[in-house]
Amino acid sequence: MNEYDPSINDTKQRILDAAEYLFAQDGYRGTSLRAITTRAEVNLAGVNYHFGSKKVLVEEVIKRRILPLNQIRKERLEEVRVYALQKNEKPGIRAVLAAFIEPTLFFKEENPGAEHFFTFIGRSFTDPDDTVRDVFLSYIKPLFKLLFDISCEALPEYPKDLVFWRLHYTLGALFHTLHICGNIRHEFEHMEMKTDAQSIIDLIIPYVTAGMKA
Amino acid sequence: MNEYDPSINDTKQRILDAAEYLFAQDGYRGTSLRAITTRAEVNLAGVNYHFGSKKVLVEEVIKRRILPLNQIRKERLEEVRVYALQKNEKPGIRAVLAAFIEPTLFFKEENPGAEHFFTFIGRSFTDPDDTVRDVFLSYIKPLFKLLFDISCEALPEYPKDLVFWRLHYTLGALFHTLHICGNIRHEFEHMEMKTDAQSIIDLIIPYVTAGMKA
DNA sequence: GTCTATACGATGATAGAC
DNA sequence: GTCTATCATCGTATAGAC
Repeated sequence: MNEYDPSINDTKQRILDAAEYLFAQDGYRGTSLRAITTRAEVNLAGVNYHFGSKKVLVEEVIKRRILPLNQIRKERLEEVRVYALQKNEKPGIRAVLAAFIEPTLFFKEENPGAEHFFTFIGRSFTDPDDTVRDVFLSYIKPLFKLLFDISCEALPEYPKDLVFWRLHYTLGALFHTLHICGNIRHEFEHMEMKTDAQSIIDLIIPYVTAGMKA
Repeated sequence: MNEYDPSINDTKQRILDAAEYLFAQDGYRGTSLRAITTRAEVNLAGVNYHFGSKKVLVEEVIKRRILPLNQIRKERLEEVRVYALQKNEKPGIRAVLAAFIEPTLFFKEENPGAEHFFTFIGRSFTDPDDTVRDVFLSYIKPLFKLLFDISCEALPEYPKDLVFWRLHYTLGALFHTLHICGNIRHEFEHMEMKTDAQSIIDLIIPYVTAGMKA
């Protein structure tokens, strides 16, 4: 059940790619099935044939990226926990944050087309249509719960709701960064700045680590 | 030229209020002039008569909130700079950040209807239609430049592009917070958390201050 | 000056014939 | 699976009533 498997119907692939791009570009409501099928060069009815509805299509667009990404982040987070247990220490909050942030940024860099996906989920939080956010949240919630639990283990002396809020600030900083990197043209153009994954990681990790420990 | 002046045409006010609410609810593209005029209980042609076009309308919606808010933030930021000069010290980064963040959150709390405005501009960064973001950025850019300059004065030993990025993380955390406070239902419901301006200020200022100084 | 009723051309959704 | 006729709705424009 890997959507990247070439044995899978090529029409489905092309629809998924076109939908991901257009959802990122024009939003969920703003993207018509016409636009998707035109870009994918398939018939208008193809979406309904292969996916059943626009809603199922958007779920599949999200699933094929978020499932493998969440798997990596989950493994990295569990590793931090196990490693700390072995050394009989509590997890380091920097390592916890890195376990979440690094795979996210590398995933964007390594997977062709994934930048559209990140634009899309960045938009999902503010999308007028709840559909996208609800689907995305249903997949991100268990992982956020894990991140939250390990963060509390890393910072046992902090009240849990403080950790909760600070994790939200961290995610806010991360999402904002993921989004503006594609739109940096709107900022002060005279500043030259690297936008590769490693550079952003090196910049954001110290910031959010200090914030969490404040 | 104050849009709140009761002497100003009441129809314009009602259109602005309805537009602000609906733009926040359904986005720029997703809101038709018909929906606006219906909610405002004015004739469809009223928008074109009073504003000329949908684009001018959205500009006015943004201007009537952002101009007074920016004025307050500008004064607060200048105060920090003057106060530091008087004491022959550099500005404190915590005071700089507070000068930007506090008026923002209090503005939301004190002005009826402003919560819709914040939802709207929160959306503007990810809106598929560039119109809203371009208008908003044109008004926020000079203030961000001021915030950036004073932050550099507060942290003279840091490279400017580091300050630049960290300010973006800070704004990301702030915007994310401004937005999710209205949608907290989607989070872990068992956590009780205060969403009044002062509580959020007390939570976010230490986080972003530590991050900036990291 | 302000507001209303109505119309226009464009775009996109929908459903049924093929 | 494909094509097309039809219908709804959009932003905008205009003529005329108060």
